[in-house]
Amino acid sequence: MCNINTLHNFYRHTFFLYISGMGKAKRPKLSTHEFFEKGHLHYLTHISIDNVIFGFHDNQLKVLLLEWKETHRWCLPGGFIFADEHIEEAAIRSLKSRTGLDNIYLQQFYAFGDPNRERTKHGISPPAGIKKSWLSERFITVGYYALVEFSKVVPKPDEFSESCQWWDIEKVPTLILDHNHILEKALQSLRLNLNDYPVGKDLLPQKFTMPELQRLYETILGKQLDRRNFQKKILALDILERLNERKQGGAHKAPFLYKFDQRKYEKAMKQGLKFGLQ
Amino acid sequence: MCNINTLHNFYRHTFFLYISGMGKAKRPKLSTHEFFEKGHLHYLTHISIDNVIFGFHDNQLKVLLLEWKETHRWCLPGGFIFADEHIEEAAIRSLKSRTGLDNIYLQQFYAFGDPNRERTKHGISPPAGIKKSWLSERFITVGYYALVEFSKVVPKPDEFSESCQWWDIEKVPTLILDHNHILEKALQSLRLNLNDYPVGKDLLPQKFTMPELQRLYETILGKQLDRRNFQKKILALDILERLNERKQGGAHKAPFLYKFDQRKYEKAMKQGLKFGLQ
DNA sequence: TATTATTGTGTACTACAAACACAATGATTT
DNA sequence: AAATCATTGTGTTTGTAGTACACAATAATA
Repeated sequence: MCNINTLHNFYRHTFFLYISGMGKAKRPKLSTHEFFEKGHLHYLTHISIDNVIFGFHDNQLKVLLLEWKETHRWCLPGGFIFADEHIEEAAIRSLKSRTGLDNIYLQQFYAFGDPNRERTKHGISPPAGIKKSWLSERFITVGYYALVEFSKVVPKPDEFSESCQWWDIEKVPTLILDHNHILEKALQSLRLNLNDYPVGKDLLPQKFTMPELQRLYETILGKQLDRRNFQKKILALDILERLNERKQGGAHKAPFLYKFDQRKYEKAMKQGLKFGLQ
Repeated sequence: MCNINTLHNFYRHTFFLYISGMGKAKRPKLSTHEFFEKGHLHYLTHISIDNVIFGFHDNQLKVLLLEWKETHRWCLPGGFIFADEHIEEAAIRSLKSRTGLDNIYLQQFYAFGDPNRERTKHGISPPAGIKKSWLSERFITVGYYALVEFSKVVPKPDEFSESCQWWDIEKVPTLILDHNHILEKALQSLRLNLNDYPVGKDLLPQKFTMPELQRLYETILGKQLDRRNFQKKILALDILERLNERKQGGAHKAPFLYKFDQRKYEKAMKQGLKFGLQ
C-alpha cells in the first residue's frame, strides 16, 4: 500500500538516470538551485560529514562555526561526499574550503545516526521555489575534529552562510540539529586523545611558551594543572626544543620560547610514547 | 553530458514513489527478490552497519562470521538501517538476529568510507534475475563491536548465508571487501577500551576463575601478564566477589570462582574507575 | 605415596605522580 | 633610582602505583 507520509522517503525511491564526468579532477560546479534539486546526482544521499574545527587563541579553546543566511542560526561546518570520494577526503575538502588550510590534523570520532537528524523535522527547509530536496531527507553524519593554528586560518563562509567565525568553546550558542551534541562528543574525544597525541603541535604557533602550552591543556581538560609538574612531564617527553629566545612584550618576567622538534617527535612516536596528562 | 558508466550512480538518481507503514512496530517482511530490488524503499541507501561480535572460549578470543551461499566466502555479520531507525538500533537488531541475544554490550568504533566499498568492484553481484540493486552501490559502513558470552550464543545464519560460526581470532580467513580491516580496527578499539571497561563482565560466564580472566586479557592484548600483579590490580578495582567455590574438573589445583558484583561495579563506575592493564 | 602442574599469597625495588617553596626577572609604580 | 608586583625558573620530598620476583599449598595423576 502506497501513500504519502513525509519527504523522508523521497530519495530512497529511485528511477533511472546515469551521469558521467565524476572523476576526482573534475568536480561539478553546481548552482544553489542545482545543488538542492540535483545534488543527489553527484553526492551520496543520507550521509554527510561535520567538522569540529578547534583553534586556540587568547588562552581560550575556540571552535569555528558557520552562521546561516536568513535564519542566522549557527552550525558546524559540514559537507557531503562525492560519489567517488573517500569520506575523509570530503572532510579534508570541507576543511580546506572553510579555513584555507591544507595538511591539517584530522580525526574521525563518531557517526551520529539518530532518525531525527532530518532538516524538515527541525524547521529547516530548502530555499523558496524548491519543493523537494535530497537535503530534506534524514542524514547520518560522520564527525571529524580538526586541530588548526588559529592565526593561519582565514575563515570563509560558504554560499549558504552569512559568516564564519571563531567561538569561545564556553560561549557556543544553541546550534542546529544535534550539533551541540556533536561538539560535546568531539571535545570528549579530544580529551581522550590528549594522552596519545601532542595537540600543541597543531594548535599553537611554531614558537610558544610553556605557560601557553599549559593553558592549552588546561582549557581542553577544563581544570588547573601544577606548573612545575606540567613542565617536568612535557620536557620528559623529549619532543620540545627550548630556544635561546624569550617572549617579550607581556608584563612581568619574559618566558622562554619553545618549538616542537620534528626529529625528536618522530623518534618518540615510533616508540609509542605516552603523553599522559590528567 | 549524460552517459552510462557504472551501476554506481544508480540509486542516487531518483524519481518518485512514496510508501507508508514504516512504523517501528511494523517492519516489512521482504522476499529475497524484493530485498534486492526494492530494499531501498525501506532502508537508507549507501549506508550500512557491520558488527564485530567477540566471544571467548577455550582460552581464545573468537569472532562470529557468516559464510555466504554459493561463493562460500566469509564476512562480518552486518545489516541495513530502516528509514526511521536509529543506527544503533539497526546494530542491535542485527546482533539479536545472529546471536539470539538481547542486552549486549555494544560499542561503535569507526565509519569506513573508502569509495571502493562497492560490491560490484569486488565481484559480488545480486542473485540471478536481478540486474540492478541498491546493494550494488557504494556503501559507507559504521562498525560496531559487541562482547557476548560465548555459551549463550546460538549462531543463526541469515537467508543469504550458508553458516554462522565462531572463528578463532588468530585464524580468521580472508573476508570480503575490507572486512579484515574492519576486524583489525575493532580489535584495536577493544584494546583501548580495556582501560575503561571491565570486558570480562560480558565475555565470561557468570562464574569464572582468575586464570580465565587473565587469559582473556592476555589474548586481547596479545601478550603475557604477570599472574600476581594481574590479580592484585583486578582485585584492587573492588568489583569482583570471590565465591566459596572452586572450579573442579581441571587437572591440578582447583582455582577459586569469582563473579562480578553488580553493586560494587556500579559504584566503581560512578567514581570513574580506571581499569588500567597494559 | 610421590610427582607434577598449577594456584595462592607477600615483599622489595623502581618509576611516576602530587604536593610544595623560594630565588630570579622584567615591567610597573613611586 | 628604588621598591613593588606578578610571573617565570627550578628542585626536593612524599606518596602511590607498577614491576619483578619466590615459595608454600593443593588437587589430579602417575
